[in-house]
Amino acid sequence: MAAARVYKHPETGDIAIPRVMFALSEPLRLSMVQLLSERGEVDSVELGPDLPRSTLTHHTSLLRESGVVFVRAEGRQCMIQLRRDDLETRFPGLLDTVLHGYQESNPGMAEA
Amino acid sequence: MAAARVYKHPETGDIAIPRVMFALSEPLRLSMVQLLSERGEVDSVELGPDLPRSTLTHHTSLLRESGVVFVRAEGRQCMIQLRRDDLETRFPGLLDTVLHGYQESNPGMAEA
DNA sequence: ATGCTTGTGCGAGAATAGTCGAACGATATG
DNA sequence: CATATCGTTCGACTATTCTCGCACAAGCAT
Repeated sequence: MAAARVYKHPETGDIAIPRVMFALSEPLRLSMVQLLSERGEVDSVELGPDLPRSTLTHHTSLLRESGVVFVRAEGRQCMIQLRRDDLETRFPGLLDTVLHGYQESNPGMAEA
Repeated sequence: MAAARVYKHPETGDIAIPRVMFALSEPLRLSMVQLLSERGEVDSVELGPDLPRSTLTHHTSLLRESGVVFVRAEGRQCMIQLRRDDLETRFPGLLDTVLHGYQESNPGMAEA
């Protein structure tokens, strides 16, 4: 058995504001986060069905390295989820405020 | 009387999350905002006494254009203040959360 | 094992952002 | 008016980020 894909994540205490802010400063990533917030854990592809895979990996990696999302391998796909609790612990209210504020200007963006 | 320097600011309703997030993703600008939060209105130079003026203008302009600060000419200097109320109206709690979270990792940074 | 699918790493190119010196316009002071 | 001081603009350079094609490795099915 070979070691499956393993992803490095920052410790909760190491999640830094500037990194998080930067991660959430891109509309594309912001949309991803918003979708994650609505759906819970999703297949990475759902975050950008039309994007080239290498571009998708780029953004999911950035979100992961900044501490915003948790990534795990599931077979050959990878599943992504928000680190809600960790973010809430570290920066209470931040995520909700940002998502609420963004949603306001992007109504009806990721509807089921 | 020539028209004094006039600065363009986005309307409160036009302040957008991605821009704000980006503005606050730079440690330097974050520090400026933190200092503004403590001091109220300050001379622009106080935001970066050691920086080249053109660099200072660059960052204050970015903060202004993103809707984070309000700038007004005062003689030949310029005075900067946080758009606290506007930001609170638009994204309630955001500023406090961010500053609190940043302060935590940068204790004792702009002490009087 | 062969073939298919999926994510990742690498590299190149384009776009964006940061830094800073120099020249300029505007304002205050002598 | 002459001069000094301030902020702005411009241009150049560097650094970072974004995008994406391509090759590769890992997982699943036949």
